[in-house]
Amino acid sequence: MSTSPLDPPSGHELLVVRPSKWTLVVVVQLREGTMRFNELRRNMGGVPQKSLSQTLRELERDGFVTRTAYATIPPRVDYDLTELGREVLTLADDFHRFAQRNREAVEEARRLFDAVDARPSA
Amino acid sequence: MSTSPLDPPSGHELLVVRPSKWTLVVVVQLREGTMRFNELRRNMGGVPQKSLSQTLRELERDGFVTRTAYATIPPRVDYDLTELGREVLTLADDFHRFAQRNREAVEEARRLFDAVDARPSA
DNA sequence: CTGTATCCCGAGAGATACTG
DNA sequence: CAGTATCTCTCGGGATACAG
Repeated sequence: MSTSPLDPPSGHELLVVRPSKWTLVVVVQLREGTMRFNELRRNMGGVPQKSLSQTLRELERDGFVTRTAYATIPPRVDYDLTELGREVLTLADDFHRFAQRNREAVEEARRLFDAVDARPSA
Repeated sequence: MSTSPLDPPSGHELLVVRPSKWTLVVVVQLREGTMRFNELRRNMGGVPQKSLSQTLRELERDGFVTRTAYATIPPRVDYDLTELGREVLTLADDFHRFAQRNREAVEEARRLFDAVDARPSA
């Protein structure tokens, strides 16, 4: 494997993991600090429980998020970003900012492209 | 829609588009400048033609890539990054660099997690 | 409250064959 | 060379039901 600076991103090693639909959303949600499961869930619109717990488990497994469970009744689990997770957050922020800045430009490009290209009927 | 700085990324507006498996790979490939279809294809390992042309079309549609076709025989099509595309490239680079820096840490975290968690048999 | 276990479904990936 | 057209198949998303 070459270690040159950013040469051939064969496959998806471009990112450490292939992020799921919700991965970055979770990371951004945890910006303000500790959050509980259902708290996250509420703040993320209609995330299915399954998707959220899968996402959280992956993030925990990869060392981006900590999970702290309290053996109380009812149970309580806190999620938080690790140092590494906060680095991901800054990257996500960059993407988010870029998206916000250029949303209109992209939509305009899309309209233009579609206008020229679209040929439903002959 | 709120326009506050990076608040609730409802859904996937976090990114402008949901990138396909190959989107960022193409962008990074075009770092050095103009490239032709099969040239891209060769440099990207085993990308199916379909996936590549789909990816390229989307990138073109969204204004990240220009497509220049020459009516020669045999045909020739050049792909290149737009200004916007080069911005995406810098973002992709950041991710890539991060991935390279922390690949080992993540793999280590994964091993640790799996060692503690994995319980195939009782 | 915080999950796991199922089931279903559509989207995307990939292989293959064919066309301008 | 540069694609399009099909087909298959897997994976992830989403809904629902159940458990600790």
